[in-house]
Amino acid sequence: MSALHDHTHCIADALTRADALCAERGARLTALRRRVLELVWSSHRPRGAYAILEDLSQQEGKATAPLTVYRALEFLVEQGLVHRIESLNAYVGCADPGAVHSGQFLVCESCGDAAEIDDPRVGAAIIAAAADRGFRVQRPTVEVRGLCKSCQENPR
Amino acid sequence: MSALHDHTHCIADALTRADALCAERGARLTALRRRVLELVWSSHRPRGAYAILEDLSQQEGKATAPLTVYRALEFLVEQGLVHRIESLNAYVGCADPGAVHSGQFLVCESCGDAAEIDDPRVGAAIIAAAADRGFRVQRPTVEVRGLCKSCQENPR
DNA sequence: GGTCACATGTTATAAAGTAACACCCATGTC
DNA sequence: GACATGGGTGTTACTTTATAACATGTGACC
Repeated sequence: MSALHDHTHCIADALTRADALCAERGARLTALRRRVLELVWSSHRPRGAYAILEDLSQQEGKATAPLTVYRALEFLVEQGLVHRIESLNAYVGCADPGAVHSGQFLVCESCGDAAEIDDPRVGAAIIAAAADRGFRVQRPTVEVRGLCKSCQENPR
Repeated sequence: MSALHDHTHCIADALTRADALCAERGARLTALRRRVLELVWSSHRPRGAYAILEDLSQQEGKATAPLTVYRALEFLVEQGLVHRIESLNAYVGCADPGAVHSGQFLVCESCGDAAEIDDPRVGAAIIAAAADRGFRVQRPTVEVRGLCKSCQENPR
């Protein structure tokens, strides 16, 4: 994800989709949770809970407790609006909430962007590999480190 | 991995392989590192650094510093003798060090065992999915949560 | 036997995440 | 309107996980 796109649009879209999804589900996207979602979406780079906490504190003009952020993140993850990148202890907005996602990410070592993909071949391969061993898949995690296209083309 | 196997054998094997590999590479598997490797292998469940630290302190009869364990683990991971399970912040012995591993794990939610697999379909699917997006893979991480065969057969 | 590189020890601190409990506030009910 | 109810938020304290900076030991090689 290069810096060449209109990111305010990404944020606005994400919030709109979140509003719609939560309304549809009767889930309460409160002001706080909405603001946290917005902060998660402030880039396509996964952001740590404490980074979000800092932003939030600044917005509020007073210190916020870590739990406040963690609780909001927990809600957002449950609703599928945000994913947690395990290998980074960080959170990133979901580009397609509502759809079933198996959680596959291409994380660029250079720019830090995490692109979410949902490649059926990867999902199928994991299920097949697990099935061969009698393992029942509940939640696959795929986090691939490497170099994204634009960082390969424009090395720093 | 049920409890029905001779685990002392797993440990002994792991240590033997580690000795051989390190000798071959000129890497220094010191007494400390060897002991940490042994503690990682004390089960097939990924273990946290602080759990290992506790065991080590007990063995030594005196408190050991976290860094001691982290440094040993870092060495073991570099040598491919141990893998880190990102989604658990924990470490598990590698069943086949020396071989190229892409790091694929089936982690059972019930018994906690982490079975390492190296399924070519999964590896290939990831590379293909990445290639389609112009992404160059450096280090894939696959950690699948679910239920292992024996826990499906003998639910708790 | 000196020295160089790497391993370990020590102390302190940072970063990430949670527990327990109080309070607020919107909603539905009488 | 008073009241109960339940989810959301605030507050304080704490746990778990990980690292930084610097001193000291040790083994192999010249």
